[in-house]
Amino acid sequence: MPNPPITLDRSSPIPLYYQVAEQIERAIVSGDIAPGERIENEVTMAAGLGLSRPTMRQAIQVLVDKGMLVRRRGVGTQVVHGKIRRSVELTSLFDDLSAAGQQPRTEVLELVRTEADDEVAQELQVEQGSAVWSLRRLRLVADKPIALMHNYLPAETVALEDVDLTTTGLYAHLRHLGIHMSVARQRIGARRVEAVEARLLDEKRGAPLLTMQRTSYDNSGRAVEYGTHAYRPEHYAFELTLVDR
Amino acid sequence: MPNPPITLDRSSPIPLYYQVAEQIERAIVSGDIAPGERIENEVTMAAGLGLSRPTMRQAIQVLVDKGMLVRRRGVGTQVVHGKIRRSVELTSLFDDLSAAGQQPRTEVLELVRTEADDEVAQELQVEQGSAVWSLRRLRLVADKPIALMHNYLPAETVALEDVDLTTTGLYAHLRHLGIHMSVARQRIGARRVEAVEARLLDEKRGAPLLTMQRTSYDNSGRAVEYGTHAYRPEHYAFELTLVDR
DNA sequence: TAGTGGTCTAGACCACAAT
DNA sequence: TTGTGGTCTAGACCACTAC
Repeated sequence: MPNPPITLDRSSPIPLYYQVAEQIERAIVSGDIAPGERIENEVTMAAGLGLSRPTMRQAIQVLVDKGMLVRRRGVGTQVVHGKIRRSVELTSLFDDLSAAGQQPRTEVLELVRTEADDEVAQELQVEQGSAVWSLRRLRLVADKPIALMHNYLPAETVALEDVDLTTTGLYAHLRHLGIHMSVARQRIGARRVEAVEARLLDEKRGAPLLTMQRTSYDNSGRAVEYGTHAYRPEHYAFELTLVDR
Repeated sequence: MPNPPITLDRSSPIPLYYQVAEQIERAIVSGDIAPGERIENEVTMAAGLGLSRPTMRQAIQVLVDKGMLVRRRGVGTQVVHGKIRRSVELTSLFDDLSAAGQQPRTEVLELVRTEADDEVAQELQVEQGSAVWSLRRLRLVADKPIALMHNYLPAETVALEDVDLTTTGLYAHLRHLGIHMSVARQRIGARRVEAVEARLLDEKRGAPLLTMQRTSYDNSGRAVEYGTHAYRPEHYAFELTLVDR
């Protein structure tokens, strides 16, 4: 019955359940709790920490949602085997790479105000022909191109005039504008590279590309970004964790 | 303040929060609650249904996790815009396609007991050289091949001798054996088709393929399946919904 | 039978947004 | 100031698993 020493700071603005979840996660990642091992039961842990059981459950739920713990009624809560991989999250590629310790570089190929065509209007839930930004960027890591990104944003909602998008990620800029992304719907596929892309991405004719289309919604449910992106599969893949609900 | 009529059956074994979530979801999908519209606040809804607030919150949380609702403190809970797509879930391709109304067909190309090599042993957390099933299948829809699937399963844990995998999905069989999948970790990429694959999948030389590697874990945290799959991108793509946590 | 997680109640106080 | 969701308490009863 392993029980990592957990400390609580009740004066902190960080929720108690989150403090607990973080410390259990650290114990799992560091190996203090081995894969397959059972952790203490909810009631005992709650009592030991001076927490109510619902709060303790909420802490554990965080890690269940991350795919690190599994619960079985009548049995207990165990650590899932296998290495924990960083999963796809609601961030931009720039943030993704930065977090992975890489140093991404960005070339802005195009940034223009244009009119929404049928597809874009549909995805962004705006009138066809209304003003949208069209943003094309090339993402490089260690001077190797890895992705070609094309984003559309409603010009009404988002100001992109005075931003240096070579140093700032798009999502970081949106956060700066007070726009908080809550939901994204993605479609991941593959296709052959086109001639123009091949030149930009330093790929050969007919090479396979990994593609991703995404529409993102802010915390009021409005669509704020639609993008179609292409990745070099030798240099990028999507990792995800699915959890049974 | 739209409020779909919700009925509760307290004698049902289905949890109350789930009954509520289902009925709100139906109201959203059917359009009774429009995208962007706010639903009633938690406290009022709970009172109206004779539920406690935590139970009402749990119901709403289900739909937030599905990316259908967004909550904002001080504001309320709103319906997310855009069409709701069926997302990648913890099921097999067979189940996926069946649910989508298709009628998948399966050809078993190979089913043999063999020894785990380095990679497979690593993924399944078994000793190198221990007995594993190697299962190769071709999935077809409307007589068109759409995916080539190669799975490995620990022979100790899983009985595959007397199954007709042409009519039963792998995951369906595992459920039948009392194995409940809880977590899966996936990696999605792309590459060129190989010669043998091209013949089986009816693709041209050098065509792009969408690839997926997956390790699945049951509710005790053990790895029970490792698979490397290849999909024809013209006929299949992965859809997913991400939610900010 | 004992121990575990799953569900549910009936409140409380707080932080944040809109007015 | 008012209304909203976010967090937290201190219990209760039940369903399932393992022994």
